[in-house]
Amino acid sequence: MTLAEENYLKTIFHLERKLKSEVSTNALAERMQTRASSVTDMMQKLADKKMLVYKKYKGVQLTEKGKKAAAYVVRKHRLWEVFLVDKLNFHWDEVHEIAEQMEHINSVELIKRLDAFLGHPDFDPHGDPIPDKDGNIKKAEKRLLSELIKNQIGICVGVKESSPEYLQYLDKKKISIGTKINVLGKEFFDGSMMIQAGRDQFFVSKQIAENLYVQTN
Amino acid sequence: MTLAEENYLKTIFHLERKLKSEVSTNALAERMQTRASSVTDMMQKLADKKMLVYKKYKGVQLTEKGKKAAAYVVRKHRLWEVFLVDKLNFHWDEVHEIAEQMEHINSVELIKRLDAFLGHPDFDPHGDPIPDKDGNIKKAEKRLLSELIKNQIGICVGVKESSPEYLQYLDKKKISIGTKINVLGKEFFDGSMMIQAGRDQFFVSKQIAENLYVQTN
DNA sequence: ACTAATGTTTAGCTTTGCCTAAAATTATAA
DNA sequence: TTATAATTTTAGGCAAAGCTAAACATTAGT
Repeated sequence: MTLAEENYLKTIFHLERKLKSEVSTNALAERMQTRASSVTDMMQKLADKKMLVYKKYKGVQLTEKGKKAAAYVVRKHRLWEVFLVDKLNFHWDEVHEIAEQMEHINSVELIKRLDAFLGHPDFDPHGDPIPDKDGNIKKAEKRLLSELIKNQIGICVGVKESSPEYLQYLDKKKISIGTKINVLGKEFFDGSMMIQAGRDQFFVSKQIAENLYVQTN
Repeated sequence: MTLAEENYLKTIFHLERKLKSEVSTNALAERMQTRASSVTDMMQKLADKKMLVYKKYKGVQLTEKGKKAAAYVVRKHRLWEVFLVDKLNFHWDEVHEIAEQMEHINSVELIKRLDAFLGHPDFDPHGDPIPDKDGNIKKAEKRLLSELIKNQIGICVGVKESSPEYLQYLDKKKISIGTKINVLGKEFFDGSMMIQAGRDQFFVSKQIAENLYVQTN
């Protein structure tokens, strides 16, 4: 498995879950910042390797083999993210690019030990689930703050969109990964909420609430 | 800097220190498990990038720029080895291949934090010095094998007395300049040691150990 | 249903890093 | 010193993974 192949598989894996259908050439090209023709080339190659089913003009679908390979790349990526945040004290929004490189390191024993070293985590610092060695994914328990109802409690596990402005806002309100958020009240007509975040109580607009992932339980 | 370029620089760096002269095309080809013609190609490319000075038929020599780049790759390699042994409990002879991959991960901040996480180590698990961020390497001092304690590692750099019998003994045990020696155990009352020299493990008397210089660190 | 717009594939080219075979240079040895 | 051996370079190719331009399929609009 080359680096490029791993990246394609990973991206198809993500797109399949998002779109819940075959993945089109253009969708892939956009996500991978490449051209449709390059995608076609790679699809043919991955189809030859039985990683996916490719039908001309009809998009692709991962086989079991492909799914497993892709999930393993995702597993490695997310474990490294946990390492970077928990052990090297990176902030959770700085780790993606580095993990993007580390996910391609090839050693089963390394990942086994890393997993143990980190205490067999189930979720990465963004709240996304870490697939197990066999590619099974625990159902994500994260949802948007805006989905919560009065008196529900969530723990902040990530953001949906991370503009500097938004992150700065969260910073000012002292909301970060792990912050407990309690929904004190909710306005139906505009979706705004009164919340308690840590020690402080304040209002957040729908827009704010729609971009914050929390883990309920 | 591509992966291949980094590997060439690193290898030239090591060979320059070993041979104390320019590095020949064939020497490089052998070390890199490739063909002389491939080496020539890459030498021309690295010369264009001012990483080394290349004169046809005369071998190559790293420039300051090339030396610095190479030392940084070595730094990363050795820091990861420390990580693998100290944190993930790998044995020191299992880590090379993995570190060979990890050394190419590209993030200054990552290495800064890794270094701190490991307690700013000066030497890797094999006893080799870790270059600092500017490419400087701590000079290692030689001492007698008999001065080492359990689990210390030394590289054979010479003998104190060189009787034919002694040299023959070393020869039989396949100990020569550059042989890595790991002290597995030491008897207090007679100063004898159980050592690993290269692949073999055996006992050496105090007398033997008192006549062999090793470089620790 | 047919044409236009959109999406996808094919053909052919580029770069990187490797290869083999042949030519050129340097080293060695009689 | 000169021939032979060894080393190094050059020339010409190959596979991976990308690209552009052109051809081909599908979808959508009227």
